[in-house]
Amino acid sequence: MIHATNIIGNKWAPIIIYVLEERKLRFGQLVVFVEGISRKVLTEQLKELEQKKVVKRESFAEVPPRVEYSLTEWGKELLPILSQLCTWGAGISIDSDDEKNITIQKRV
Amino acid sequence: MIHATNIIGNKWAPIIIYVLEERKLRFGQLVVFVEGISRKVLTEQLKELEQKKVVKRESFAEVPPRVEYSLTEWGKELLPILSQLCTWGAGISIDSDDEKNITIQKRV
DNA sequence: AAAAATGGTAACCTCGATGTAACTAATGGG
DNA sequence: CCCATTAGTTACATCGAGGTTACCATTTTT
Repeated sequence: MIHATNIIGNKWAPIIIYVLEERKLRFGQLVVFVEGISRKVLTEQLKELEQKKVVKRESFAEVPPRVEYSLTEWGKELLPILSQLCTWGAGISIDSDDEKNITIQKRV
Repeated sequence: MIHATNIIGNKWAPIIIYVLEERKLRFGQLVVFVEGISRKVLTEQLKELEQKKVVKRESFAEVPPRVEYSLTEWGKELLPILSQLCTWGAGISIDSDDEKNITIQKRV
C-alpha cells in the first residue's frame, strides 16, 4: 500500500492517469485537459510517473517538437481501481444515528 | 475522484484505515499500530476521518479516559479498494522494451 | 525583424502537512 | 505528596509539494 499511495497519493497523479485513459496526449494537450496544473508541475509529475513505469513517453525529433504521453499496461490496470475509488468517494454518507459520534457516560 | 483522493490522499489515512479494519482500537493502540505517527498527527487525522464519516469515535467518560475508534460502514467499503491498490502497487513492472522510453528520430 | 508554436528548465516563493517537546486534567496507588 | 496512566493540546520548527515568472532552442510564418 505504501508503494501504491506513493504513486497516486499526490494532488495531480490520479487526474493525469484518468485523463490519459486509453489515448496518447501531447504535453500541451495535457496542460489543457488537466485543468489548473502548471507546466512545471506537469513536467515533474510526468517524469515521476514515467520513472515509475505508469506512463510511457515518446519523443519525436521534429520542429516544433512533439512528445506523446500514454499509460503503460500496468498504468491502465489502475483505471478500474480509480473508477471504484471515484464511485466510493461520491457515495453519500448516511446520517443515521449509529454513524454519528456517540458519547457513552459511564461512571466507575 | 477529487473527493476520494482528498480523503485517502495523505500520508497516514490509508494506513489508519487499513489498521482499523474490522476492529475497534483505542488511541494508544493506534499510536503503536500505526508505526511512526506522532500523537498530534494521529489526533488530527482521526478528527478529519471522523468528520468525513469514515471513522467512528466512541468516548467513555472514565478515568483514565477511554476512546475507541472504528470504521463506519462507509469506511469499511474502502477496504477492498485499498486491498486492490495494494496488490497493484506490489505488481512488478515488466522491463519489456515496449514499456521503456522510445525516442523516434524523424527528420522533416 | 519579430512573433508564434512546442516542450521544456531555473530561480524563487508560499503554504500546508508533518514533527518535537512540553504541558494539561482527572484520579488511583505507594 | 508525587508518580503513573490516558487522551489529548499548545507552541513552536521543518520540510517538501506545488505555484509563479521568466527564460531557452528551433524553425516557420508574417
